[in-house]
Amino acid sequence: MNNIESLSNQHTGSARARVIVITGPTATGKSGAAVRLAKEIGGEIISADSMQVYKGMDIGSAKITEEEMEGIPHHLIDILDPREEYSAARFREMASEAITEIVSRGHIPVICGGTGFYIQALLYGIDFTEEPAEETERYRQELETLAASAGPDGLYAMLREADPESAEAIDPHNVKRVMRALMFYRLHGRKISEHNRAESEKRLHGQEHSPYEYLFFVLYGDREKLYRKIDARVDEMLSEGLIEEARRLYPLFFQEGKTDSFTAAQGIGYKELFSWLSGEISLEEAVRLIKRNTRRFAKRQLTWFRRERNVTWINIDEGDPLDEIRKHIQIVWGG
RNA sequence: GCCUCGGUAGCUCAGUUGGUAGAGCAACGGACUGAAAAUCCGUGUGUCGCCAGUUCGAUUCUGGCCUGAGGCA
Repeated sequence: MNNIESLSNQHTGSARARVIVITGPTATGKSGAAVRLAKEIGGEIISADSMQVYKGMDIGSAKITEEEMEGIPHHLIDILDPREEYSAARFREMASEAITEIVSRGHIPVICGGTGFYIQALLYGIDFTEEPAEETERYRQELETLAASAGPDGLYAMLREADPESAEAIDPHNVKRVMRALMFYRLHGRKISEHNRAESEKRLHGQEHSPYEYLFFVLYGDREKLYRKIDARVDEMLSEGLIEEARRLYPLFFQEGKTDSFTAAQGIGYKELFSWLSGEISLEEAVRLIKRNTRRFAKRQLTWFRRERNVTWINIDEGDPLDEIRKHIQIVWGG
């Protein structure tokens, strides 16, 4: 396994880069496993995480520390101002650039993080045709004022008019989806239902239509144990200064009255403390909600990964996950 | 030892003048394709403490037992 040259296929003439994905619900030890693996195989880590990209959101996002990185380069961590936008499209763009660079160094990209949508966007090469920033923003504001005046029902009625097929697929209460469908129709002159059908096809084809040759690992463990770990970790975050961190971030998001329109302001551990800081709930309630929301998040992550094909599930309760990962790499890629 | 009140979902409890049960919280399942740690949809998951009696039928009535809290001695 220490024969790095044999793992990286840059000299074999294969068109596709080899990447390793390590994911799983929160608190399963992804980061640590990824670092150890990277050390063994000459890897560099790309974070697939919608919150850890943001600067100043360290404790609450469970960001890996400099020390824990053990000298392994980490990409897409700690690079954005919390008021900046991040999205699956942006992740895909930046991550594929990083992959190219890493491969050119003869290293192996290890994608590690819990944002399933991002991983899918990258692995299956989901189409994100460019959307002009100003126009997008203008239309979004238009829709937001419309939503405020006509209400969610009004928006939904608009969608039914413009794109009945998408309307059929989206629940009327799901305002975000309804808005996105309307935006898509306006910006691309195409129905989002068609787009979605085409893109989800790609996932079903898995490996064969991917821009990458990938190995996909999902870490999981006993649910109750995981929940206990989550509770303990939240307490730990609090004692490490999560409250101070939230206090520092609070004015950044709320000063201009823009409230929670920032992606970063919706992070678990932060949004609940913001409610406390604005006097809506007690600190005790905020902590309770952080724990509950993290548990629910972990559950949703599992739902997301369950539908993936060609993934290797690794039970973290049955020993060192790295053993399994190593074995698998050996079998599939040789070495 | 005696008296009183209680034992129903994971938790806190409601309820059934006898026809096998709900509410909040928690939990579970799913969707997702440019906000995804977001957003949305769906689901009661139960020997009604145990044993026996009465009854066509008991979680509900009766008796005994177990158990928790309080009170009296």
